[in-house]
Amino acid sequence: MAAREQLKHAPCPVARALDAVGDAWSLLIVRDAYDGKRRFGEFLDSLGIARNILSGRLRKLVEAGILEEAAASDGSAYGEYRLTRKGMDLFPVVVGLRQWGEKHLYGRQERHSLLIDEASGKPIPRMRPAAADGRPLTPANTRVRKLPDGRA
Amino acid sequence: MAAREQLKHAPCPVARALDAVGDAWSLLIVRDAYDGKRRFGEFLDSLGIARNILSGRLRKLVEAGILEEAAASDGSAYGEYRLTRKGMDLFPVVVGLRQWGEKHLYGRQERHSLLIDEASGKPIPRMRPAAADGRPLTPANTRVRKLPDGRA
DNA sequence: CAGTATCCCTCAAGATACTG
DNA sequence: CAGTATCTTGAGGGATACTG
Repeated sequence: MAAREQLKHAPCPVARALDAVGDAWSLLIVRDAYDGKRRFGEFLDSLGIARNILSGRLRKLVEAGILEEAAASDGSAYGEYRLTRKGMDLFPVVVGLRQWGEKHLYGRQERHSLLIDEASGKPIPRMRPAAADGRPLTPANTRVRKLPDGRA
Repeated sequence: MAAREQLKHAPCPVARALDAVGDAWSLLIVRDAYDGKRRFGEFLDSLGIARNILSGRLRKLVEAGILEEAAASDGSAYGEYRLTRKGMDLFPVVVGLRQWGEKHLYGRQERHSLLIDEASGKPIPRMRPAAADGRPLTPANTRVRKLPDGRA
């Protein structure tokens, strides 16, 4: 894990972010948390993940400050996992994945779940990087400015 | 890999997207491609990844339609890997990861690379999910509408 | 119900050597 | 230079049994 180990301290925020949440389960747990899920069993049922793996992922997400453990809101003897601000801030990433998936990963007559704006009841618009004046930003009109010393 | 295998056919686009690009290396390769890298050796040097792993990831990305192989633009005997439209469309995801990383993964005096709008020379604004009327959308005011038959 | 503890298997990952 | 081929290690992942 030589190369992967460097990610944690990379000068590129994309690399550091992927070190933290660059696996499928973590972001699916976060997705479920957006959907209101907070209990171990809820994640277990929803994801079909093995218990020990879920346990490890939850711990890792708590250590990363993406989830936090809190006393149960209902009468349960057990706690629950809640999103922190840091976890909430992953929302654009999950929305980006969702919209990319919607566009490219489904057949013509294949149905998929939809993210709905509760105020309007309608699917949310496509999210695109844009300049302050509204110009769409793409890989073609943007550029990574590297650090004085280092790499991308 | 029972659960992971279901992701490919999940009704949730987030799950399908993560099945395709839910690992660190794939998105880092895409990031490098945005940065203009196209050759095997360029990715190899940039990522510090093992050759066999890079080889496998490139093949997987080509099979997924995210990259495509093309004749070299310079005189090289070897081909190069270029982003497809589908690969370009991952830009919002990478930007989302970048901006989350910038905000949460660096210490106060720690420097990181920046994504610059070439037209203005300035860092690009934070990308946020928004309704058609501009209202910010968050997990709190959105909701996943499930399929008639199925799960989230 | 929410985990922990085991066992087992596969694949990711790295290192290195080799080939067109 | 761009891969392929091996080999080894370790982590990811699943199934199941167990415990407070």
